[in-house]
Amino acid sequence: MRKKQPTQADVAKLAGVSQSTVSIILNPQGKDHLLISDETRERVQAAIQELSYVINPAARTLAGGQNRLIGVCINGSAFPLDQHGFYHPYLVGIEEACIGHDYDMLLFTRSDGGEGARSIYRNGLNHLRIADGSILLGLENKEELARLMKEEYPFVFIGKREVPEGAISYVAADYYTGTKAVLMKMLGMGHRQTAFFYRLYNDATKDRERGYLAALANRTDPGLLHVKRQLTDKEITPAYCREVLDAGVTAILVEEPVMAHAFIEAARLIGRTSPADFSIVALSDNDLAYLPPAILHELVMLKIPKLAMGAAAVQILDQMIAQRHKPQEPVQITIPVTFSEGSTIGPHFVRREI
Amino acid sequence: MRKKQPTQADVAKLAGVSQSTVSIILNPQGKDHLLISDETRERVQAAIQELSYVINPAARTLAGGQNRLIGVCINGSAFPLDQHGFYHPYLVGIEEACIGHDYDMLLFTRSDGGEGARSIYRNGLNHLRIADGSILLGLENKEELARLMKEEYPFVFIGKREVPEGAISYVAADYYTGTKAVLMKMLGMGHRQTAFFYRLYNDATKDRERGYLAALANRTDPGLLHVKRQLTDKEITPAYCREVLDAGVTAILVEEPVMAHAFIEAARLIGRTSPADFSIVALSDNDLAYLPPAILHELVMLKIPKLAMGAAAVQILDQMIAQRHKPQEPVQITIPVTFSEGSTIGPHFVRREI
DNA sequence: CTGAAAGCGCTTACAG
DNA sequence: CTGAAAGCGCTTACAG
Repeated sequence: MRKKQPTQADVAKLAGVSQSTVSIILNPQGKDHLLISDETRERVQAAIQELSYVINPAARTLAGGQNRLIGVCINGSAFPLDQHGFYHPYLVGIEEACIGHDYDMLLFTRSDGGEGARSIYRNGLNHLRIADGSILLGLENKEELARLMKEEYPFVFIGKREVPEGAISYVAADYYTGTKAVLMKMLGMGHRQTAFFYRLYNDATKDRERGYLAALANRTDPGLLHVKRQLTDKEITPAYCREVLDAGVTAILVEEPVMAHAFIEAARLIGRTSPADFSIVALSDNDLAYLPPAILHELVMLKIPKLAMGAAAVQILDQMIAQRHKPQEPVQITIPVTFSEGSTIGPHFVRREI
Repeated sequence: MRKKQPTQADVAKLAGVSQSTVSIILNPQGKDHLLISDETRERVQAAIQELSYVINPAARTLAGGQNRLIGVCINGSAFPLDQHGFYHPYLVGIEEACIGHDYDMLLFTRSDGGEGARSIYRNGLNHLRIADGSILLGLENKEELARLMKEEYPFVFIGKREVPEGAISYVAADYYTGTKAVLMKMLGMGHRQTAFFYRLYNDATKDRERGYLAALANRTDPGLLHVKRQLTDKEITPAYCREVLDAGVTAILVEEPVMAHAFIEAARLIGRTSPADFSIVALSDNDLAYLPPAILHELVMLKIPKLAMGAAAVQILDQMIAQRHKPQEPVQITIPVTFSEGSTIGPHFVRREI
């Protein structure tokens, strides 16, 4: 049987003061704190020592209204067995920022509906509310997001998400500027025929596509060719590769490093290499664990600032929580991206037909 | 303006019942639960949906209920940057078991006192109590453990911990049996002169040492030599290696794989190899990321069942939480270990002096 | 400077 | 079957 813990009332009795005096002494930020005499303070501290009193966090939370809990809802496992967690870098940033802002981190494992796919409204019940605010990673269910929004629960999405019902707060990587910049650079190197291959057409793809198109917008050269299409990994065959290259494409942008890897391998089989025959760049740095080290060093990749994104999400949430009694506008942040050094991009020299 | 969160009172009003009826419905384990009519239950559930009500964990805790929250307090980062987290495999097991037992997982990031070292009683406040029970990993501060114990807060330590104040619940790897078994095997292979090198003398070392001594206990052969000492990584030099081997030691047990690696390297420099000249085994599989792949495959290592240990901790805690109103005995579990296949152990043939 | 009191949102006897 | 009420241990106006 668990004994009852000493309470502020016990401390107060021992020190010969009222319970509220104990509370005031224990909350130095309160405005009454300065008014307590040193002599009283010492008597109370002594009583606290004497009883080894510790404050009851649940009671404090209940009386004060906050949990100092930030929820994290991932569409998958936070601790995957293979350690190459897609979400890991975000979580690193989140954990660090939680420490910095004095929050505990609540992983919503209960929202697991099996197969690792997670849902906010399991049992039709938003139990995110247990946390003062939550960070959402990779949830695809836009209906749930819309519903969360309507409930005015403070949450921040990591990655861009647009729902028809209105603006939600998010922290995204600036794929638009990144993609535009790298393509501009390639155009500046003499490339004229370009291709953009994506895997799934999602909100991030949309931004990359906008960047891609923006870089091309001012080009009026005749004879330009711009391929843009969805491509599954299996479709990246030597034959398709030959088709693309023979059509004259020399600058290739793919969304994922593994796509770039597949492309480079396929090209090698038909005797084409990068950057001699074509330049290629990956517009993310996901799933690097699946690439051979050689490719890892060669490939030019867009580096997603995952740590910074995680940390920014906590910061935004912290502000939302602090101002939770005032009207709130959604906060949407895009963080600049950089590119890794690599050798898969080079100048294009027009071959002269003889 | 964010609205106040809906409470049971709001739900009750909407459903036209009393607040306590809502509470009873929300706590199916209570004895009154069966007495509520289906019709009432449905009306209340509908109201809950309608308002997106979710229970306030602080209030529930304060009033004596449960949160379905399992706390995890690690002495370090749960999401370290390099992804080779020492704690990662435990966390995998904990997360899985939390899903299985329907708990959310609360990472106590607030207990970080800087430098990643974490403390339960930061500000003299045990805020673990917001969780129904907690799992502790790697905390070295035995005073804090003793204090936690006195408070009768349900917690389980991962790894063996003994404090003078009494028994605490833990889940440990069975180093004793593992060490004893592997040494028995080596003795069976003809080894007579053995050495046991450890790094820090902690509770796990103590168990390994007991296993080591137990295996030797029945040996009465004359001329036995048993070295046992603490060894820092830097002390593992070719010179020391020569000293040990020339003294006649042929069976070496080291606590950490990196120690084994250092030993093998040092031995190679003086022309001795394993298993021809000596047999060596590591009594853990920690920090494998720092070993070259070749060693990884050769070295015989004790495999710590980290996933199983994490999962077992959750299970124990779940039972402690369920029985929290009854007197509790500490639960101490040791989980059997296995050894990896490897080639660093072999038979010893006595060399005949000519 | 200090205390009495309301209230945070629940659970759980207790009474009907 | 359901409700009124006490109480969990705090914080925070409010009153002296």
